[in-house]
Amino acid sequence: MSNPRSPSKDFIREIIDEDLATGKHDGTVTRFPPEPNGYLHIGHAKSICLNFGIAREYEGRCHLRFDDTNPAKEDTEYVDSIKEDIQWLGFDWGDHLYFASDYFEKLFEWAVHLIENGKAYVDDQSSEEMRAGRGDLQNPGTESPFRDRSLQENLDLFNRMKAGEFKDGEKVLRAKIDMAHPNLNMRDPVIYRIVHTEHHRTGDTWCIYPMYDFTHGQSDALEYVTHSLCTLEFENHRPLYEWFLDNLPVPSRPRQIEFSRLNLNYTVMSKRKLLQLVEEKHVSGWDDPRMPTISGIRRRGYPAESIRNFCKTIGITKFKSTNDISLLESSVREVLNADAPRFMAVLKPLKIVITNYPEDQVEEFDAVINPEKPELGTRKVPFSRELYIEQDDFMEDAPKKFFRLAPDKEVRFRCAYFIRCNEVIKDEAGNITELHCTYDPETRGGENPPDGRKVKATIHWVSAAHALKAEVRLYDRLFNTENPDSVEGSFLDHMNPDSLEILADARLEPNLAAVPVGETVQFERLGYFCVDTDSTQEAPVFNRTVGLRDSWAKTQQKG
RNA sequence: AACUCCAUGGUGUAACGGUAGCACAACAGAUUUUGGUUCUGUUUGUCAAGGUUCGAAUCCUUGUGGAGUUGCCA
Repeated sequence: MSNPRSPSKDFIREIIDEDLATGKHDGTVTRFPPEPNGYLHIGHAKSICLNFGIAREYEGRCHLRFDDTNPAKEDTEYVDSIKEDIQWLGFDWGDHLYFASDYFEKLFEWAVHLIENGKAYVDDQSSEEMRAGRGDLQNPGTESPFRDRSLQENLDLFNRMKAGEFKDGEKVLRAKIDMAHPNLNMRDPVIYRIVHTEHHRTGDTWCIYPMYDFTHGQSDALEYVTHSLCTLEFENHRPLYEWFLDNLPVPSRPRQIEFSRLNLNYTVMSKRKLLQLVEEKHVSGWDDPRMPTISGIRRRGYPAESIRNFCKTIGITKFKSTNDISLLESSVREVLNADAPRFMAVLKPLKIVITNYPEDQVEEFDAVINPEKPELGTRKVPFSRELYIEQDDFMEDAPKKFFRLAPDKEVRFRCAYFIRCNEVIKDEAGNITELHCTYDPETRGGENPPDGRKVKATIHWVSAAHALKAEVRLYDRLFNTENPDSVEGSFLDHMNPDSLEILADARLEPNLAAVPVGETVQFERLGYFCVDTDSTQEAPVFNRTVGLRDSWAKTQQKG
């Protein structure tokens, strides 16, 4: 019972629906075409979710094709990381792994085809001369003095280019289109250049390499891609994409459709800037948990599902928008709230002594693993005379709205007892060193006492003797300006100096020892945290994935 | 003042000539053994001006604003 026009399909899916309805295509083939010259970031995730998502929905297929036409920049290291990232996101190209370099032979033939049809020529001009001859946005270009070489001479020269007789930059092959075309891409674009550099797959077989424009559409056609989805900046290339399909004996007719790339506030997304952050050591690497790379996001503890949901939420349009990072974080919290097991952890410990609790006694309390999933049951948490609580959960001079522990005030220790603070112990300098408290045995398990007494807060705690010591890394946005891309001066001047805070003395509930690397859990009342790759059994390291929504912090800020 | 594209609350995104809806954010309240979650409510919008039409966010015209493009990068 499918609605002929189910609500809120994006414009690309509407085009596909129509192509299927009119019989233009009887199946749908998309492709994700990264250049293996860097790590994937969340912007790529949008494209991956679109292309692989469409293939899944339409029961078609999505090819993974590496656009490896520039040997100077590319490396197999990146091929591997890109594959890993796509799989982590939950997508699969099946048998359809391709490389543009697989088509070098065919593309060469097609270049010869153009020459033979008088539609391409070898140009001896330098790149400076070519630039001068191209004209500009207001003025038409001028034709190259080599534009009207004979067919034979062009063929001969092109073959000698291939044979390695010329140095880099000495000659190029150009399509012969129109030097006065209003679209600069159509002013006799270069389609082959000489590059004497080893290619990561073809080695030194070639010393001439096709340009992106001469590769992409033809590769799509060779793979019978029906819809070639790319970002807006290729809009001006579409006429050229189509010109090659029109002028070459290609086996199919793909259609290029452009959509808007993903932008997030408070972050940079360009490969160049990301690379700079890594190379100048502003971050620890491509997988630094503050990076918008897929590997960074993964290490940070964002679930793949939340990235997929986020991409669904932001939609596909041609409007150049900037999304709120809070929307991403909300997707992350939504998934984690449902899935993450709860534990207690104290980030900044303050010692508590329960003076009326027997010295050697230890009790184990049952604590719910996840209130969203009661079927998961409970875990045991040890309680004893000496405990740690969060420094932020105690105030000596508490304002009225502060519900947590304060002198002569009572709170619930989660799943344990009502605890009253009786005495604040300080050192000579006046710093609070510990709190002396008493517990109410009638509130075992955290139950309300028979006298009907209520408390306004429940706080988390960890038994001092049983606690695991750990390092916890708190992350914040890398930039403190909304749009670090369009800022006067360098984007680096707007980095957030507090984007990483390391807490070396956190104390964890002992159950946390069993959490494997990469898994994200909730530290109750604090946020979601995952075990970092740096973590060892002896020295656990947790990353804060994202904090919980904190309405107390807001109240505090308002004063 | 070239060519191409874009314009809906604070941020995104729907509405395909017929009630401007949803999410995030913000604010208020209820629930709560997480100041979490959940629930309820509130605030805020069709870039402008004309035209077509019974009726326009939607179609037409003009204007305004923004983006991309002058690589032998992709």
